Amino acid sequence: MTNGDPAERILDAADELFSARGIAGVSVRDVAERAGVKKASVFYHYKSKDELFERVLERYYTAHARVLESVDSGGDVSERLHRFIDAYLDFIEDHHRYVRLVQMEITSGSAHLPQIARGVGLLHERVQAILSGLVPDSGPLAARQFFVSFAGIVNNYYLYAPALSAMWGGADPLAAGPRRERREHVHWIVDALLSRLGGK
Amino acid sequence: MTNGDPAERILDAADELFSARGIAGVSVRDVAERAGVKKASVFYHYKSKDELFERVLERYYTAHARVLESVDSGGDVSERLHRFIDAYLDFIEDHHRYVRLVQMEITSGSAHLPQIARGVGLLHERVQAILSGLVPDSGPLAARQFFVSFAGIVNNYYLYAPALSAMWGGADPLAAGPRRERREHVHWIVDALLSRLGGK
DNA sequence: GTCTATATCTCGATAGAC
DNA sequence: GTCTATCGAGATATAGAC
Repeated sequence: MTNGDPAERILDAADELFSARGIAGVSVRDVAERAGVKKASVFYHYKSKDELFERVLERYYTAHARVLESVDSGGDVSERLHRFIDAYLDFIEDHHRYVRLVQMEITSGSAHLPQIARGVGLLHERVQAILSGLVPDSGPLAARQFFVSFAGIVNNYYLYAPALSAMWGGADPLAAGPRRERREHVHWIVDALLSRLGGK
Repeated sequence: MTNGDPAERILDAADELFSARGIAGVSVRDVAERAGVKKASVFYHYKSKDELFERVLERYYTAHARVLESVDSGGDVSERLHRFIDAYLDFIEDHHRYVRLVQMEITSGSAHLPQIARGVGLLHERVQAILSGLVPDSGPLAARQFFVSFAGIVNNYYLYAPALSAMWGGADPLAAGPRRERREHVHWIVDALLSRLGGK
């Protein structure tokens, strides 16, 4: 971690550490060490630990929004939903740490919750738009219920990975093979749900 | 928080604070204040912050195991699965904080992961036992995949609650009405999956 | 068992030399 | 822009009176 623009290196280091141990579990000194600079340099580039964290979040938010925009929105409900979920899976496979970061901040009652809720809200709107013709506006089959379920099914695999690895005899759930298997499982579930909803 | 055995009060205070802000986000002073004792008394009853946390986890683990044992295991796959999920939902409605605590520690790469994996393992074994006759031993439809999915569907609602509240116009997702609705949704999904698996 | 007082450390953040 | 040095606050943990 000694190549490239120092400000960028610090951001990368903060990203890795925050998403591994949470904001409260990481000191600015830790970040500096990993970035290969001294602590005071971190404060030169980012005026506080808090701002540093916000910049980490912001970078993810931008990447996330860009991916969502690029998803083709043609076809029937099933095609759109599968494509949307594939795009999201692609995104988190490229950005493992994003899911952990967001989950950790939501779970720990972060002060940055409004900023985080923007990202969650983007996904929710998409799911709502895709399912709008197929499900009621309220009640147990409303789009928002399915949104939470899809998010749980997809995210939980990545969040539980450290615990699953121990349970599955040490195999890495994040290796290419298991990840592909998980993706198939998710699509199978989506088909099962759409089928019962009468969408296809 | 000034009634009962002091050691118990300290444990309760630690439970509430750790599960709300994470272990690193809480100081022993915070715990002492909430328990209505002085900081040194916390160290008298528990020799370190770390031991205090382990005792909090242990108490949940015991309660969790007791609930799992009490679930009736008769009937067909569908009955058993619905009953199992209801029992788990009952448990986390009574122990909201447990889910947050476990998730936070898994996500943040806790040093206590082995202890936590025990609780996850208990659930996994149950799901595996219930589904064993209905799904293959490996691949995208293996029981372990469904275990992760069920866990995600159920847990995620409680974990995302703070962010959902903001998105749903301020309504509390943990109030009795929304919780009942969520439970219906979960059972609907279980039926959809069993139906496609050919279980009923 | 609970307290006050304190030792020791590490934190976030700043000052100022280079 | 990056460093050394340091500040003041707050952290974990302990000593010892009561």
